[in-house]
Amino acid sequence: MPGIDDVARHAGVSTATVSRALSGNGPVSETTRARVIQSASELGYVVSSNASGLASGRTRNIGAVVPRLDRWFFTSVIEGAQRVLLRRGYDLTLYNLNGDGEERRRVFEHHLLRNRVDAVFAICLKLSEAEVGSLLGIGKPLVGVGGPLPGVSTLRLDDVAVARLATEHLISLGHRRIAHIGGSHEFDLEFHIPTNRRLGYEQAVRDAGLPVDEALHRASDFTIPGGYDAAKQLLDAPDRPTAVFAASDEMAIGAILAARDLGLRVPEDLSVIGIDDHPLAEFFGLSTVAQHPGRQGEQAATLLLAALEPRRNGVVAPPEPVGHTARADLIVRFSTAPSP
Amino acid sequence: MPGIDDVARHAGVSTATVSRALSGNGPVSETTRARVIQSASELGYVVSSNASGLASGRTRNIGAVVPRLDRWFFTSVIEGAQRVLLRRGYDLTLYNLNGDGEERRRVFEHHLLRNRVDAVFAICLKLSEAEVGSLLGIGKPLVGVGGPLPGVSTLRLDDVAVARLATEHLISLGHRRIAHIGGSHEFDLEFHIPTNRRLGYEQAVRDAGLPVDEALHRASDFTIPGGYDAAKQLLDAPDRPTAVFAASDEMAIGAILAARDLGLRVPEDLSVIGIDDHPLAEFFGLSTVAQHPGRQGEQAATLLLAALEPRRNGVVAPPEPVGHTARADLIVRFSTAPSP
DNA sequence: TTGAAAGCGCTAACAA
DNA sequence: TTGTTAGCGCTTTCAA
Repeated sequence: MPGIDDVARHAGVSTATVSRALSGNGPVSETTRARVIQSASELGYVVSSNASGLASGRTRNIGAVVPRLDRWFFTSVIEGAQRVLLRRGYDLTLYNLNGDGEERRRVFEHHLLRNRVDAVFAICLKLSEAEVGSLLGIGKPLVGVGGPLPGVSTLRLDDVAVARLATEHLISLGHRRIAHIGGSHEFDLEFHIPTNRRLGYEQAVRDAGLPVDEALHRASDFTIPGGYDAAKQLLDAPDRPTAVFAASDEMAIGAILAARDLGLRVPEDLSVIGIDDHPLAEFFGLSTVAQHPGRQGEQAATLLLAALEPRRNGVVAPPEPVGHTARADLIVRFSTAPSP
Repeated sequence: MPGIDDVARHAGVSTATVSRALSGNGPVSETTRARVIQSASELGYVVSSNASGLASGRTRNIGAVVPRLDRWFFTSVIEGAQRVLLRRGYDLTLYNLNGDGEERRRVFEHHLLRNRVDAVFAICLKLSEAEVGSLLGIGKPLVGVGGPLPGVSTLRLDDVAVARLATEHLISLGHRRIAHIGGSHEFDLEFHIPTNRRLGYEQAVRDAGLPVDEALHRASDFTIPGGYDAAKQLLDAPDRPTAVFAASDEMAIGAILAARDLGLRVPEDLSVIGIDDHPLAEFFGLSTVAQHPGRQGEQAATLLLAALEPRRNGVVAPPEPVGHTARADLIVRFSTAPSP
């Protein structure tokens, strides 16, 4: 593998000039730059990220911390983030925290702090103050996606508003008995999402002058089977609801399948709405409030890069933590209709 | 951030001893090691991966190259691989190649070759000889998962055998008209999977003395909607099949949903079998041939580490490329029954 | 605009 | 078993 001095020799310049020409930092005449780039590509030179990182203190690598990888939302965020990172020449190193607490500690102490990454973004993860503090303490910008993170810039849905939006859509269609399939407490610990979505639902119901009926609520696990079971219970009752608002599209799809199995027609007998705009939503004709995780990932990456680049002008400007609200759009398909 | 010499001073030893004590390479007395570890943790010392990598030539980071991230199989493989890598102190850097060819070239030339990773595994990706060659050429071990890779150790399903297994299950239940929903040519380019699964299907059909009927084959895209459409066509025909073998569980689920919409009962009127053991398979009672992507990821990581570690004893032993066959198990649930 | 040279923080000979 | 020390391959002052 050719080194920087091979390129320097080949181009007839110093290694400093090669470094400047290739990194774009510092002044280089156009002709020299062209010659250097030519030499580099002829020799097949690629900088060593270790040497470069050691000398400069920047690694051009971003860490992504996720609770798990088998969920559409998380992977979509990562795909979006990687799209912009790759374009800017950054790598993305993945830390999947679905192991035990011991593993999680190891990831933080031995991996994230090992100087392998310039910055970190956490997806739907509630980091402890110590975890946040240690990252910020060594100057690693940190951004949270999909969940709250104290003292850190975040990008997230306004879950209360989104749930209101979905519920109000049902109310506007004349529904009076609207059930809610939310997330169980277990999910609340990390995400805080179930509580907020339930809150939004209850607000909308109350604002419409309707009673909040505990019997119309079921906690589930954000999966199709979970939504199916919850809906089965809800719809088997004598005084069954005419509409279901599920806190995720997958649970909503489960509800649609449950309705079918019970001989109910969607939307004639039962309206169903979810949140997400999951890839399967269209197939099932599901009305939903779309969030755009790919775009959220892009935004998170952009925030991180913005926090990283100012340094290059010596302006160490740790940006104030800002809570950005991700966009969400009501999409009406064929699973919601006027109350029978 | 404390450096290695802070630890050395604090523990009253040399930096070399700290390095040895912390990395486990080279002899250190037990008491010294304990003291060093104590000092390191007191000071909150973590090695700089850049400095360590630059000096040692190893980065303790593995690259994972995937065609996309929004598929259960790929993410499961990654989760499995990361499980073992993390345990061994390795990081995993992700390269999602779903961009254009230009981006792909950049990933190879500027990222994978940038010395950021010690080894690479490619999931369901057909790398060019140049791509394989350049990695191998700079001494990066390479392992392929889920697809063939010339000159490289791979871990993959025996797709022909798996498809035979599924088809033979249907034949053993007395089915004579068995349809196949496979993958379209587009998927064949990268995966080579559709062709082999179709081959296995046809072999099984022929071996049973049945005709291979072109009308009983549909090419689709491995998704639920795709399987649904294909099955609709297949089942709408006058002389409809009594069984469907889909090349993936998601397509099989689509077929089940199509059958329901056509008023056909599964399995009384139609048997359906897939391949994968997707998380949704159980919910739909789908019979399938399970592959275990998580385990495949673990195995791939283990292979890579095995290729990496010998060096530490100076024995540069690039292992012969070996084709490992991943395990697959027939799982009979409730979607397959004797032919009506 | 360019070059010389001093590190960046660690590892691994080599010597003791 | 431990310490000394020469790099690893770059970036970035500083001087020209």
